[in-house]
Amino acid sequence: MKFETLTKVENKTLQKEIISKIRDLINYKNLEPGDKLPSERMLSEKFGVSRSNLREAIQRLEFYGLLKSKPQSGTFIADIGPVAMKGMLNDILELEAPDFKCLVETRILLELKTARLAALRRTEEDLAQMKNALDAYSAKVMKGEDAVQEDLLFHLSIAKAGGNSSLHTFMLIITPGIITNFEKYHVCDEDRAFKGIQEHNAIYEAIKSQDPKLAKERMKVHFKMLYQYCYNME
Amino acid sequence: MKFETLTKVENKTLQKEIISKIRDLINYKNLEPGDKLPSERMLSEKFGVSRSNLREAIQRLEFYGLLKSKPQSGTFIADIGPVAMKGMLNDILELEAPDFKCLVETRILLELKTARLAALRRTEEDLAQMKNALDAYSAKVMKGEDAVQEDLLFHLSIAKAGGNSSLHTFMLIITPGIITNFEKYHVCDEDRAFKGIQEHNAIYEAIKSQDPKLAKERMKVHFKMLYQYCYNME
DNA sequence: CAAACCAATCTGGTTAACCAATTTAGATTA
DNA sequence: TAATCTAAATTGGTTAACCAGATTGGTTTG
Repeated sequence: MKFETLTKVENKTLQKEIISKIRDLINYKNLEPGDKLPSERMLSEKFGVSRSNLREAIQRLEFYGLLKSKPQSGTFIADIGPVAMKGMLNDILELEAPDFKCLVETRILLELKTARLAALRRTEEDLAQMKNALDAYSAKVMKGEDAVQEDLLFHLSIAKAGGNSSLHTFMLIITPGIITNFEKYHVCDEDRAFKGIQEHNAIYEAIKSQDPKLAKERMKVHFKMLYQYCYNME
Repeated sequence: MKFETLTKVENKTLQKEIISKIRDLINYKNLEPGDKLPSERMLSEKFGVSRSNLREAIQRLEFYGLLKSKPQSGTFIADIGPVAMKGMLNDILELEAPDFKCLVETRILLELKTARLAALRRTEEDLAQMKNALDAYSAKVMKGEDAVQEDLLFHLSIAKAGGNSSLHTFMLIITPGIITNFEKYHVCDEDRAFKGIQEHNAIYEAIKSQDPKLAKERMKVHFKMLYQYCYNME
């Protein structure tokens, strides 16, 4: 067999092709929840790809909850019906990488919610962690240094305090993209950072005093400039 | 070396241990953005784990945007600073699997937003896909059959029409969990399904006529029962 | 002295052989 | 005939050897 090292994008393309073939197989064979997929060896040969590439594709579909591998047994169709399976596979294949505007839009949505939830559910330990992040941010800004990381860590501590692991996970997923784009586009100047201290404090106090409406409102204020920035980019 | 086959949970635990050791390494060596991690071979030996397990852990951290592998070159620290790196690694290690309540809470948040965005951004093609999903749902309900899958596919088509790939991705991630729990707890009875047809139609019409406020409002009405169900579970 | 070159080395990715738990099918037995 | 047992085949997971591109450090060359 011809040997070829794949670049990252080529690998991603290959993975999509494999997923597409798995979709076709599921449709053609009318596989239903609980049914077993052919073995990895068989599929890799049938698709003309390496077994490791096939395994990566399967792991991706496992991440999306569509397949379930059991050691020494097989890979099985998840407990969602064929209709949902087909629809989700199509969607996954068409997904494209999020741009900065998407990320900011998503971030604002998530954070208005997590601020509210944090006010409702925060424990004393959550408060302590938020306070730590808050102080680290203040100290960095006071020294006149860039504090994008500390900024985001404070927001992550709020997401954690919200007590919803899905929302927390989603915040984690978008955070690196937010940080790099912030630094790239210099979204936060020094004035903005100083104002940020007060705004962060205000949010913290609202969450501490368990006032969900106020927490959300203050988060909205905090995002006012970012909001406009985001919606004026296009 | 002793050979051992790991169960799924053991494997997950092992992966967390590896990630934890990578975190310690990054902290101890004060690795900064752009720095190169030791090679996979070296790390796997140092940590006392197999190279494939180590690779899986690295891939996980790549998914969260913390590392970046380059073929024939090395694995590099992403362009977020050491502070954010440390904070995010700690968060990732503490993440727990979402329960049904989390999923529903997250779903409602995402869908109120995507309904609004879909009204603003939907293309004609989006509309056609939504209409297809809508008809498939109606037909299934009319036949008196369970239509949870078709229900969720309609909602996914709205998420897609929202034009925000992050939100679309997040909807895809939570959908399987929603479907299986719906079927498990029988959230949708027949009456509810019939009402669902009208509500889906109402949402579709609002999006078609590009009325974001109305779309969101009708989505909220659609979720009214689910909302209560979710908040009365505890 | 600096720039260009080249070979030895190191890298993530790939492959194929291997492992043991699981499944399965046929033989055996009650 | 049906239940039970056993051995062979099948499975996802693991390992180690291998691949070719990238890196590096020393040498040569202008």
